[in-house]
Amino acid sequence: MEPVTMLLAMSYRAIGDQFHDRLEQIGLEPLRPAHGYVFRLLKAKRATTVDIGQHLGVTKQAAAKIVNELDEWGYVTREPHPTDKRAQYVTLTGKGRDYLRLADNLWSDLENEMAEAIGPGTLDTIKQGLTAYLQHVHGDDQPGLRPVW
Amino acid sequence: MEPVTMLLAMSYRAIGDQFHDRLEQIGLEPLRPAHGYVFRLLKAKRATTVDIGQHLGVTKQAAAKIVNELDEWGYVTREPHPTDKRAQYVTLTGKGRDYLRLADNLWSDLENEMAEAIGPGTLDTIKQGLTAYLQHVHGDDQPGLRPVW
DNA sequence: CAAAGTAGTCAACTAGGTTGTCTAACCTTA
DNA sequence: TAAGGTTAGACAACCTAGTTGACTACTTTG
Repeated sequence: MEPVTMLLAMSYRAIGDQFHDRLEQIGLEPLRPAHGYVFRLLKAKRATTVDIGQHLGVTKQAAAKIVNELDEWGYVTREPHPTDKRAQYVTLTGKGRDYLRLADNLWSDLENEMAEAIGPGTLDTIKQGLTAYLQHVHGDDQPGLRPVW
Repeated sequence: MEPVTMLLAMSYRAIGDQFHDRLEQIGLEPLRPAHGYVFRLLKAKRATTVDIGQHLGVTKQAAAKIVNELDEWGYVTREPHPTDKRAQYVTLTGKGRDYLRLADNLWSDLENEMAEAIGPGTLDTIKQGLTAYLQHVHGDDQPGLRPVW
């Protein structure tokens, strides 16, 4: 049996590849994973560019490039931070929210198919197990999302 | 609960970060993940540069660069292919096998710690579940190992 | 209120891939 | 057995997505 690390890498790749293929099929602009993960963060909480970099696991400069792209393409805008004049909140536009909704549907389709393929109970155990592992390793300040290759 | 994709990405990163840290602690040259994954492949079977590229999920040119590095650093050598004069088998040197042995120990330490943290049964379910999922998605020709970011 | 720290921007650079092209060898198949 | 298509590997040019470092404006802390 493969070591768990390999299985994690291959599974992440496998599900990501499917996501990417289906995005193309339905004719949606194929943003990169990082872009989508930014959307998910912005849906969950208000965040600045620095916050985004931390969440992704890249430098703030790299995060700034991503945010610039999303801004140019009309998915996000920047708003002044209410108390800190240096900072700006990055927020989703309508276009951004639309994209996120479609992408979320796609993710949940894929997750449902996974549940069907390996059994809902098994999927549940996987999710709970990995969640527990992350909690065990990093406590409450989680590592970046970006896989280090 | 986070979507399973996020959990896969974060878990892969978390375990990989730990591996990297410990490699440094014990003073081993911190090769990149790709290098280690090449070692593992070469241990399992004879492989050419093209095979390696396929296994990693990168082009043969990218694989050739990695093999060149490993060769310069003394971890692998090339041997003529017995029947195909174009091709060369890439094989581990003693130094390569030594490195692999240490790295494998480290991986199994980490996997044991994971088992301890979340329970051996849970880990087992995770591994079997992911294996089944990969089989379901890709059948016998597995996707590349490299996470697409 | 001075010193240290932080958000964001700009610029230069690098790592690690990509595509495209070529040669020599291999594999049909007619 | 010769012809046409395919494949392994090498070389080169290029590109993408990150990095480090430096700087300004603002904020927090002792």
